[in-house]
Amino acid sequence: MAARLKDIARDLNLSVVTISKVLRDHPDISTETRERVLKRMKELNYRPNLAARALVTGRSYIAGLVVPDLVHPFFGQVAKAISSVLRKKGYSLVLSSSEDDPELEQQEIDQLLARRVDVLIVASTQSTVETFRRLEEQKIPYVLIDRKFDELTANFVGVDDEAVGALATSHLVEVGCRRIAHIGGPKVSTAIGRADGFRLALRANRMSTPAEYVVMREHGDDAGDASGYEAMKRMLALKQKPDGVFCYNDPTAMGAMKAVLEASLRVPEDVAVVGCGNVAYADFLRVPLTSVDQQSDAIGDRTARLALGLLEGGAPAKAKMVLLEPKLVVRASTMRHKRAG
Amino acid sequence: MAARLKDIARDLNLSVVTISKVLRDHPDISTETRERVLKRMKELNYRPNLAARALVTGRSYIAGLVVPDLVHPFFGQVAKAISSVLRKKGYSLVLSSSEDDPELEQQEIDQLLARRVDVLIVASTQSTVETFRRLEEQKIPYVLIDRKFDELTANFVGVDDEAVGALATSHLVEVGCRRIAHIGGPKVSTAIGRADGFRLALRANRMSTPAEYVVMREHGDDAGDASGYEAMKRMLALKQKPDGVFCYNDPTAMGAMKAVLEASLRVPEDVAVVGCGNVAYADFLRVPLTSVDQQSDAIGDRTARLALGLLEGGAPAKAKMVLLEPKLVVRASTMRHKRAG
DNA sequence: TTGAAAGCGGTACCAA
DNA sequence: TTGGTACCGCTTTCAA
Repeated sequence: MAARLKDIARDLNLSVVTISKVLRDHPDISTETRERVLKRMKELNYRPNLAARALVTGRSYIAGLVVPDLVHPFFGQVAKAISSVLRKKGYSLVLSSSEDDPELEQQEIDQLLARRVDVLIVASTQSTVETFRRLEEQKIPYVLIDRKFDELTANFVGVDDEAVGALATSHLVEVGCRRIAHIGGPKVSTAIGRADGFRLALRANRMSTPAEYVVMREHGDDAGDASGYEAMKRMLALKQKPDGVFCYNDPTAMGAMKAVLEASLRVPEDVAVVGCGNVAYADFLRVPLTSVDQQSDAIGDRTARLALGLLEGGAPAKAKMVLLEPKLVVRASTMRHKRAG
Repeated sequence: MAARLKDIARDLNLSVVTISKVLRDHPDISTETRERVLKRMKELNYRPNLAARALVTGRSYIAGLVVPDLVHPFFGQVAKAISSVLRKKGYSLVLSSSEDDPELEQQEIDQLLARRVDVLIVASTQSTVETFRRLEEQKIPYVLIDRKFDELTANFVGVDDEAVGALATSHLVEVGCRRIAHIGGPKVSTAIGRADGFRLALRANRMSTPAEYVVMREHGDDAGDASGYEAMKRMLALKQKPDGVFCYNDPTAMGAMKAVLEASLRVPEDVAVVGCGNVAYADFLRVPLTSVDQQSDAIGDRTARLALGLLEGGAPAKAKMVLLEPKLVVRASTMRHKRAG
C-alpha cells in the first residue's frame, strides 16, 4: 500500500540507490534529480520504512522505556521529559508498563529487545539483577532510573533517596515533632533508601522511635492509598500517638491524612505529615501537603542525555551514577510552630 | 551481537527454514529436531528480530497510540487498558504524546506510520481532518478516541459528551442551584459537546443563563488549573454570582473551587461545583469533588477490541461509533439540600 | 553523478 | 520432514 523507493525509481526512471541517496541528503546528486525525486516523494506521501532501514543499519532509533505504572504522574512526567530530548535526536520512545509485576516487566523487556531497541531505560520492579546481567552479556546499553540495585554497577539516574528521607524527617523535627513515625513502601531501593534516611535523621537529632512507629507496606500507590490509611489508623490507636509522620509517597500520605482527620485530630497541629513526589494537586488537598520533590523533569532530562551518550559516544566508559538532590516543598500539613527546640 | 536463525542453523547443521518453522510451531518438524532447536535457542537466548519478520509478513504487530498528554491520568488509564488487551493478542503498543500541539501530533503520527504500525489510535488535537483523510486514502486503519470530528465518519470510541454536560447540569439543578455557570474547555469536540449538554439541560429545566456565566477557555489542564481559577474569580465579581458551576474537567473545577474558597464563600452552600474526569484523588481535595466519570477503562477496552477487529476481522465493515454513557459520582462539592423545587 | 549487486534477518512457496 | 530460493524495503560498497 505505502509507497516504496522502488515505486519512485520506476516512475522517474532512476535507480533505487539514487532515490535512497536523495532521501538521506547524500551530496553527490544533481540538483535537478534531487528536485524531481523530492517532488515525487511528496506526491506519493512517501515515508521510508524504518523497520527495513533498521534491519540493514543495525540501528532502530528506538529507545525503550519500562515503568511500573503509566498512570503514576511521576513516571508520566519522566517519560515526557525523556521523550522530548530523544525526539530532537531522531529517536522514538517506546513505552511499556509493567504494572509493578516483575514477570510482566520481563516480558515487556523481551518484547522491546525483540524490536531491537537501541537502548533500554527501566524503572525496575525486579528483585534480582539477572535480567540486567544478561543485558550486559549481550552488550545492550541500558539505564536504570528511580530504583537501583546495590549488586549492580549500572548506569543510574534518580533522586538520592536517603537524602529524601533525611530531608523530610529533619523538617518534622524542625517544626517541633518529637514522636516521628514512618510509613514506608515495598522492598525496592527507593523505599529502603528513604527509610534509611529517616533513621539517619532521627539519630542525628538524638531521637529514637519505637518499632511500632515504622511500617513498611507491601504495595499500594493509588490516590489515598488504603495501606497508608490503615497504617496510620493503627498508630493512632497506640497509647503514645506519633505527632509527625513521613510517608513513602504522596498517595500514602493522603491515606495517612485521612486517618488522622477521621480520628478528629488536626493536621498539622496534632500530627504533621510529609509525603514524597510533590504531586501537582498537593496544594488542593484537604490539607495542602508538604512533600519532597522527586525532580521528575531533571531525571528525565539526565536519563535521556545519558542514554544518548551511550548511543553516540564511542567510548564504552564506565557506569555513570546520577544522584539528584531532592527539594522540600513546605505546605500546610507541616506548618506549625517553628523550632520548638 | 544477538543470535540469529542462521547461527542456530549452523550450530545444529540444519537449515534456517527448519529453525524458522520450530520458531513458529510449524507442525511438520520431528519432535527430536524441535527439542534440539529449542534447546539451542534457550542457550543462545534467542529472540526473533521482529523488524525483520515485519518486513516480510507486512505486519508489524504494533499499534500506535497518540494522546495529547501522557501525564493526564485519563489518558494514562486509557493507555493501560488498551495495552492490556492488545498484549494478550501479541501486539505491542507504542505510545506518543503530542503535548496538545497539532504539529507535533502530525510528526508523531508520521513517525508511527514510518514504523509501519498496523493500526493507529489517536486522541486528536488537530483542527482539520486532513491527516485522517490521508490515512483513509492509504487504507491505514485507525480509531479516534475521546475527541471526534463531525466531518468524519470514522471509528470512534468515547464518552457521550453531551450526556456528560447534561448529567452534570441537571444534577446542579436538582440540588437546588438556580444560577448555573459553565467553565468550558478549548475548541475540541469534548468541550463543545459538554457545553451543548449544559445548554440542553438548562433549557429542559426552563432555565437560562447570562452570557457572562459561560466561559470557554483556550488551554490549561494542570491540577488547579489557573484558567479555571481566573474564570471563577471573574464570575464571583459579578453582582449576581452563580450558585453552581459545571467545569469542563476536574483540574478546572479545582481551580474554580480555589477561587470560591478564597472569596470566603462555601462549597457547596454558596457555590456547588461539578467536574469531569473523576480523578483518583477527587475524594481527598479540600472539598471532595463531584465529578462525571469518563469511563477510561471502558474506553480503553472498547478501543482495543475495535482495533483488533479492524486487524483480524476480514470484512472492512463501515465505521463504528461507540458512545459510552457517563456516570455521575456525587461528593461533598454538591451535597446541599435535595430538590429545592 | 548514477547504478548493479549483495545482504540485513526473517518468511513463503515449492521441491526434494 | 527438511531445505533451496526468492524476496520484504532499504543501505552499503564499489564500479561505471
